[in-house]
Amino acid sequence: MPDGSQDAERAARIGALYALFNEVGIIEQLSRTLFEAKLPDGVTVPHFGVLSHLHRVRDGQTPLRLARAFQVPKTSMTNTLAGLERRGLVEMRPNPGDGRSKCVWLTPQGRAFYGDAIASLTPDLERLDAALDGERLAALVPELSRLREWLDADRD
Amino acid sequence: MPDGSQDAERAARIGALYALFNEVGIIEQLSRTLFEAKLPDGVTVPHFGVLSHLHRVRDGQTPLRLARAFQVPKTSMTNTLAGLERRGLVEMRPNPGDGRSKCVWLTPQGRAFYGDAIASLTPDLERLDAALDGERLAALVPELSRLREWLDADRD
DNA sequence: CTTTACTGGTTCGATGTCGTACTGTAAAGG
DNA sequence: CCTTTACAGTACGACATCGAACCAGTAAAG
Repeated sequence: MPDGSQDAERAARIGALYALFNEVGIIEQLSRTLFEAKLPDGVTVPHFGVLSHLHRVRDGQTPLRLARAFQVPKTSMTNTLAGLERRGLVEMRPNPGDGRSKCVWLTPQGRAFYGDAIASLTPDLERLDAALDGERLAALVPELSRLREWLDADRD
Repeated sequence: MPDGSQDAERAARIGALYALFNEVGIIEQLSRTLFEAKLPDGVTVPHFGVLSHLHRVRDGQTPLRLARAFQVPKTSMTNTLAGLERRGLVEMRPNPGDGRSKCVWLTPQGRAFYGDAIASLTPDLERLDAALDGERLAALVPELSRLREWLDADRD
């Protein structure tokens, strides 16, 4: 196989990577709009994501840990947490083990809010599952996780 | 198979969809940071995306068409195009066929800029291709496109 | 030809994002 | 100890996003 052919193949794969990131960007855009249409008033996807993380993994985590989990700058997480606290959905308490740090805890209202949000989002996700075959979509997750891990490790 | 088992399977698929959107969000986040680190000064991913679209598809399109192609509100596209025009990378000319409308054309500087940007992004994408097997990543694109099309159609 | 409904685009204002610089606390090294 | 360095979190400012209202131009109805 001549070199030119290999170059062409590589160029095609690079083009596919552009397409991949492009699709990811548009899906992020569309899904954010859809999610926020279902969430009450000024609650955003980052808000929901943090509540979900605190609920599924565990609460009592520090803001910095949350920022790393979502791969956002810590200043963005500060802002997101301020919004959640303002709405009474989380509570910030000092970290007993480190005077610089804080711990983020779900309030009872936060847990109730999360349950309501899940309930109002589930019908749409069930429609999606039925329309596009959830098994096939679920199969994408491991591959995307590999990509996410590589991108994460790459940024030194 | 009892109903309870089917419910459990469905719940698992719904959970996978949450995971899917979560990965998409984080990948969007990480890739945007990486791209913008390579792009000069204040040029953002939306800027690059529009240049890329004008170059690959065709230029002379209207702002509204571009907004629909990227699934962003038209006010966001107005802002993105203003940035590109301010940098001399595109030129807005009146639409000869419709007095309300405009057409967006790449300038020579815009074409040159796009070429430079591609050149500075390619090495990273080649590393990604080598590290994670570009073929497998490319295989994700059709499935993500299906998802994108469904989300697009769903938002009435 | 006028009136009405609609559409492409922008302006404006509220809010979110995130880099820089700062404060306060902790650990490390003398 | 005390100084130095590192780190968690925040204040601030520049900028991006996007919904609502608006303007200008088009199309459709009478």
